[in-house]
Amino acid sequence: MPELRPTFPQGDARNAIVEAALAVFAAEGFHGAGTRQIAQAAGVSQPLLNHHFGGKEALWRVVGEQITADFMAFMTDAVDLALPPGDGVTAMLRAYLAFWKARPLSFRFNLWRRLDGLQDERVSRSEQMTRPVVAFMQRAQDAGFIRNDLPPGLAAIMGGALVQFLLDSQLEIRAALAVTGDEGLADEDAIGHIVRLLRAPS
Amino acid sequence: MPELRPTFPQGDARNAIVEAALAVFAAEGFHGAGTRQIAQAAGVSQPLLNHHFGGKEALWRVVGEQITADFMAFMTDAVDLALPPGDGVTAMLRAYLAFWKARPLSFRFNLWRRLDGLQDERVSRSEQMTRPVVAFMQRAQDAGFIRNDLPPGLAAIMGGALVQFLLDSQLEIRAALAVTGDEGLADEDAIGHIVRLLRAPS
DNA sequence: CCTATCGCTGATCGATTGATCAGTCAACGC
DNA sequence: GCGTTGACTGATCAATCGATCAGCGATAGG
Repeated sequence: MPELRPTFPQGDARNAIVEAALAVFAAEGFHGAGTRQIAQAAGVSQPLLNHHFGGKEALWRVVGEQITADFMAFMTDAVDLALPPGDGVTAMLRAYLAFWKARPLSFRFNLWRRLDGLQDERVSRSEQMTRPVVAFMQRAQDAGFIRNDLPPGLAAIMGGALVQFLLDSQLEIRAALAVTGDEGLADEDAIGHIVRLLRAPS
Repeated sequence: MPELRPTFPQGDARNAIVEAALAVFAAEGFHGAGTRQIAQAAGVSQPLLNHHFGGKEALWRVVGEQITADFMAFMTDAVDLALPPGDGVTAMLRAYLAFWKARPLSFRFNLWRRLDGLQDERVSRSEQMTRPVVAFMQRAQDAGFIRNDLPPGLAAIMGGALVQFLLDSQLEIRAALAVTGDEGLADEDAIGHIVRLLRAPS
């Protein structure tokens, strides 16, 4: 009877390592982060990483999978398919924005994963994260909520692009495109404008 | 009389190194790329990198500065301030898209630079690259070309975001958001839709 | 023909990497 | 009390990193 995880002692050191690994990986990327650095941030010794996770690669994978799982659970709860298309899109975009704004480290880790990720996960994981947004926009367009002078799929991409860009400008690099003014745009306002732009004329 | 560059022999080996460095850096990032790997790709020995550029960091900087210079020159030529705002925005977005589509390695290197770049260039360089687009959109909005129900600056961000996302989906990760169909959207069509979306009602 | 110069390379440096090993210590069953 | 188990650490491993050094070979000036 094979057991997927070796022993899993349920110690809090494990969680501390994952937490520290998220912080260091988010700041430095996979190749830039060192196992000693992660261990120090977690307050443990370096061999403990290998003892619990089996290696640096495996630790990276655990961090990434936890982010993916959290995101999927959050979006599943937030998305209400019973809402009318208009409110549904707005709620979904809001949830997407709120999730990542509350987890800047996870957001940056995900940016790394698009470039620096291990070979076999570069596409699948990153793709999986944005797919709910795009799929939901697609659904709204199919329901006739999106203006009909846009080719199928473009509105979905636009919605994802705009929200993603809001995140980029607010989380990743401070003032990367600080042309919107000093304090930037409130999320609610920005999402409202995005939805109105893509909405079919009433 | 100080000379900025040590000797600068104007050999073609130098260009070969820069070219190989762009390819390897684009694929692996700064920390992921090795000087021996770059040297092998350029067909030279590894100490030659240090001889010509003084180190890995300096080589990274040279590659980045060349991309920035090429981009600035290209956009300066492509942007015609005499055009009416509508044609001007379209032409500018087209030029931006064409530049990066013709240089996928430079595009990916620039993605790296946002995360993996050396500390002092992380903001400035990346900011410098998108600023022309945003600034030009801003100008078009000031001229009354952009619909007036958008807060100042948001249209500029939207234009930049949408074009950037077109690039992402086409260059960086194949089929990252392949929801637009099999062959994707033609650039001219996509840009036309974006401009029409943001344009003031006639 | 000699030599100084310059582009360039093989060999090697110390430092740091991720991973491993032997061994300590506390907790627990008997 | 005793032995076993397992989380955990200091010390150390081979491998690789970027950088350096001495020297090769071709070329140009005298």
